[in-house]
Amino acid sequence: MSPLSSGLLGDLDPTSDRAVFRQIADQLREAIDRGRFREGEKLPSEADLVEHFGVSRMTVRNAFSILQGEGLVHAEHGRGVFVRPRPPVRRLASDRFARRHREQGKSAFIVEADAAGSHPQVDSLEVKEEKASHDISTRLGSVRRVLARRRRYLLDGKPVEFATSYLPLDIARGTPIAEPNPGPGGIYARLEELGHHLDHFEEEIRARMPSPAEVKTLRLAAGVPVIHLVRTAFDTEGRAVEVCDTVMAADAYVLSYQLPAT
Amino acid sequence: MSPLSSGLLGDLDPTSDRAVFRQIADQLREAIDRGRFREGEKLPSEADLVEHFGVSRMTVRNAFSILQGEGLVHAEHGRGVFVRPRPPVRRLASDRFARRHREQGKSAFIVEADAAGSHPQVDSLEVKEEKASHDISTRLGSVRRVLARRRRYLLDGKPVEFATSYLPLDIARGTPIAEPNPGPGGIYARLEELGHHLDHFEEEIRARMPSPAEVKTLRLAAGVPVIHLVRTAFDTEGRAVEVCDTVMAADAYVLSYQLPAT
DNA sequence: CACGCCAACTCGTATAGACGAGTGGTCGAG
DNA sequence: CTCGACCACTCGTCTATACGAGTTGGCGTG
Repeated sequence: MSPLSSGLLGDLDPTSDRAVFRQIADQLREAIDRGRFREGEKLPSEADLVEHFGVSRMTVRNAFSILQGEGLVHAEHGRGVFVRPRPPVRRLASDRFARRHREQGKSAFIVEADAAGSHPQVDSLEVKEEKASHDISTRLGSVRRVLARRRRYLLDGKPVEFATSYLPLDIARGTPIAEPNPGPGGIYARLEELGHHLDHFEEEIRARMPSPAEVKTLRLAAGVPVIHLVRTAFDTEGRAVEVCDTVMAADAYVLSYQLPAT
Repeated sequence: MSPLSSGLLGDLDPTSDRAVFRQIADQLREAIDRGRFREGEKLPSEADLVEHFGVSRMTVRNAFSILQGEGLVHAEHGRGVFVRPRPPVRRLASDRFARRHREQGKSAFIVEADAAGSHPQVDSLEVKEEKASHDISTRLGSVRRVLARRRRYLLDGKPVEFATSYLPLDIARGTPIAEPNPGPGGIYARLEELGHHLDHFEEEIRARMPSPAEVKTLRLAAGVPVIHLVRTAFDTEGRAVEVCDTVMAADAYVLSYQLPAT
């Protein structure tokens, strides 16, 4: 019924070396970039494009699958293909673990999200002792077993981050850190109370495509990478007292670091 | 000719809700994860899998396209589909701009790569004056025109990073900074000589899928995201004196930051 | 008016076939 | 032995068709 008003999209170049489905993807991409289709707006249906370009449906679908892989569009079964809206991003500043942010009763995530006017949630909380993976064991200095604290963070119902903290048992066992709710200021406040004065953190950042499990827990759209952040906390004696492994939906975050020019 | 030795892959579950091409992708993914196919090793050909599973070729190709999107495999025309080898990663430490690393004659990238035993290259060097984009102008404090220094970095022939430095004209024009080779210690050393003593840097990190142009310049495989890093350098008077916009192949980098626990 | 059903439209999955093009090995001519 | 032609195998592109399943809106019935 929507015969695809001419003008929005051009014609194919039969003399071009470029594959037809790539040419179609190029045209759609350009139209999106130029704002001819706005965020959240519905693109022409597969049938429309089949008719407009005079190609078979698989060719159109190939074009769409390119754009999906680029994270530009997403398809909804029974509804159409839409320009993917960019979710509001959460900025993580490098001073987010400064002591002055640790004085309040609520967790940093909740406080910060409330301030930004979003509705924060934390779920899949799980606290248990388990065998340390090789990587975690290495980072914590050859411990065999660890306390693992897992949780998922959501903003306005959308999962944005899944994190696991690992702590050596000799530090965490029998302390509030092993409780589901470790109390005001979080586990870093508890660590300091227990005499492990924090000296510095080390963060390692990678980006990659998500595993199927990560797609599921973070409800990721096609074409959205994850940021994998591994933070190690060191006390004043140089001992690694915690490793926090975080997987974030890359479209929801900007990380920000302040570096001295020394 | 290679009838796909049984045992490597199982059968489909016709009763499952999961689409056939997803089941095939799942089996291949698991076989790769378990090390049944090693890095760089060739997977069964499309024809092999068509025969093994008794499905049509498009179904097999759909399965492969999932794995490509995950960055697990890559196809080579005329050769086969291979498990994607993980390239050696370059670690970027947060002290990489410390003054003590600035004393040598060669650029930091070259020095560091040589030390790691790789063969570094820098190309597409371009230095010119241009109009500042809105974003760059904002970051540099409302300048209209800027000096832009573009270059691409390669390791062992593989492009890994594409970077552009932007500097206000009143700082850079007519100085060694506007020369293709700014001399020992790079532009940061020159800035300090010109009286702009560096105080700190601010880095913003995002991850996303690459644009087609980025795929081309970085020769990215399917399923490889980019890390987008924007660094702003501030002098001791609080003025932003440089913005460096960097796009990195995410499979080639680990960023590492050291944060004080303050 | 309210509700449910249905039809039309959407994307998802799968089949079967065709031709093109890049790669690598074999084999025969020189 | 060397080189080129050829062929088998590989993935790339494209067509045509079919049916399934989620969504939406309208229409008819109660």
